[in-house]
Amino acid sequence: MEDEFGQLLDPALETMHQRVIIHIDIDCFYAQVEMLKNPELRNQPLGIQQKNIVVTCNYVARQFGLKKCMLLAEAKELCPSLVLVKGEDLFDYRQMSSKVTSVLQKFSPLVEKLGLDENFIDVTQVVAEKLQNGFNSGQNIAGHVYSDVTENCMCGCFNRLSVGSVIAADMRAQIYEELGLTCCAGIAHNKLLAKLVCGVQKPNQQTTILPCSVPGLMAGIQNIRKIPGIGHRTSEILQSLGICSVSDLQNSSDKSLQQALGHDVVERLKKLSFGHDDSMVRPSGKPQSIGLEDGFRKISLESEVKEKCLLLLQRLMALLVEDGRIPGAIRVTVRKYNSANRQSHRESRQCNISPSIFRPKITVLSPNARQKLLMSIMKLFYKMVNISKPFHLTLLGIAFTKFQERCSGKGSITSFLMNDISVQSVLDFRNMSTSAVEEMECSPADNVCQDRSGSESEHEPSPKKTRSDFWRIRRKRSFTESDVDSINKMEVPELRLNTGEPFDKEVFQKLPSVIQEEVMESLVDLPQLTNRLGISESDNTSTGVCPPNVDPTVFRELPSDVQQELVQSWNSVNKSHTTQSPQTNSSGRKPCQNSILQYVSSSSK
DNA sequence: CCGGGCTTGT
DNA sequence: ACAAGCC
Repeated sequence: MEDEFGQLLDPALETMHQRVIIHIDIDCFYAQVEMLKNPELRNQPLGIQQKNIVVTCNYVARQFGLKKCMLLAEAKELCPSLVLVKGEDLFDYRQMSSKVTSVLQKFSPLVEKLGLDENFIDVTQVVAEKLQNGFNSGQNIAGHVYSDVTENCMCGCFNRLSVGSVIAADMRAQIYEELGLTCCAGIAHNKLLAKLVCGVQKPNQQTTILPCSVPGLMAGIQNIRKIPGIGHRTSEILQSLGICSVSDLQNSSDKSLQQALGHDVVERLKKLSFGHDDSMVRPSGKPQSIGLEDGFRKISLESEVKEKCLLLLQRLMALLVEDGRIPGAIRVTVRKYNSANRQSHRESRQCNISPSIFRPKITVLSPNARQKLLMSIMKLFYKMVNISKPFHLTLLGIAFTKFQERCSGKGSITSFLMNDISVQSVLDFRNMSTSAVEEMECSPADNVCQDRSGSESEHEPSPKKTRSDFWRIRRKRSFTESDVDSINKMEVPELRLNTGEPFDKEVFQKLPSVIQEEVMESLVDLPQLTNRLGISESDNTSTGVCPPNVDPTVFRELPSDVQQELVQSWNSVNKSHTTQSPQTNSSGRKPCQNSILQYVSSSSK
């Protein structure tokens, strides 16, 4: 509308309002969960406390003037009768949150979580179907309408949004009936507006905005910081450049702004300031990482660190088990005390871990496995904190990441092959020593590229001998130099690719005893697996597509996608072993998550 | 001790 | 790996 003709080319998304987006926000989520757990809290001013902060409170408490994220003392002063419930353990909230999401997913598969208490739902398709089936909202919008409807948009969005408002009302009713939670909803043609308008009428209500009211809504925003996407830092930068109001941002054409935030960011923010947002609702799925952290006054002893980590680890395992997936990496986060830089500056390090730690089942960690994880954790910790000098931490966190695609439960055969035990344990070994094996750490792409000219045999260590973690050599030196040297890289592929047995005995015996132990330990579940897979003597009767290392009978029973993956993983290994060109295998579809395949292919022949 | 998680972009 | 964003 306010766009010029020339800009109409710019995808008509914003002038056509084709989508219908609903934003659902549970009212004071933590407080509602606590009130469900203990109904006596309903009529009292309730605050949810995390450490020194009242992170949210019920509406009774809000009448005293309490706001979100108030300091404990401040809240107590406003409301001496405030009842406090600790909310540091998010378990119940997380659980309720996923119930909410489940309810919403019954309406549309396009549900995106934002934190624990908010969801975006793209109901465009649902609305279209309803309209096609002759559903008539009677032009009535359920709940509130933002401002006045001054004009009738030609694109038909009024109809769509009114149907959307009915769906939103239905969603809220179901959330209340099934879970006992009240919430707000915002209905609009994009995510930004849906979220902004959601909060217009506050508890337990919903609001729809029509395109004609958008300029009014945006102009009504006093603080630029209120626009989702403009956080603390960005608003500071904007303010320092004299951009304080929404209209300031709309009219900004500053060059210093571009250089401060980058061209793309500025363009995005400017569009936001007009209420334009073409970002999609991205179905959330499972989280990319699962972690826990704990803040405290002070930790300055190594033993305290270990203690804390073990506690975190134990709690984390419960979450991991619940999730069901197996992580491929672990990350440790610290916050060092810093009086000057009070802004929580965090530091983190991560490393890959052997999935075999979690075998045969991911249920409970064996004491041994726990020790191993703690070792990894501490190694990461030492990278950040030099414990030979005094230190002062105010936070410790542990998180698991890099989850395997298809794992545990059904069909982790591929992951078994990909993360072959013997190879994996060598990978672990690599982590504990600085030696020729270390360059496996560099990315597959690096390996391939650098090998391009050099060709065969000795895969040269990458020139960038990056962080020479000297502590790694000094500390935790469980292997001798000869141990390290005895692991000839050429033996690794042998170990893996010998199809007669899980691995070659002679090669195995040459390994350091520590490694042998680990391999043996990881083999606990191997008999079943080898039987099931029928990994046996060169059964090389090439039966169609079935890889020779897999029993054809078993193979045929597998889901086709698993079959495909097996073929691919076999091909990539086999090709690299028999032919040459490391290139070919890296170009294979499935990029191996494990750089070992790259390593194997580039170092062997 | 501005909480405790999580995601995304550089 | 980190900064910044979201709740």
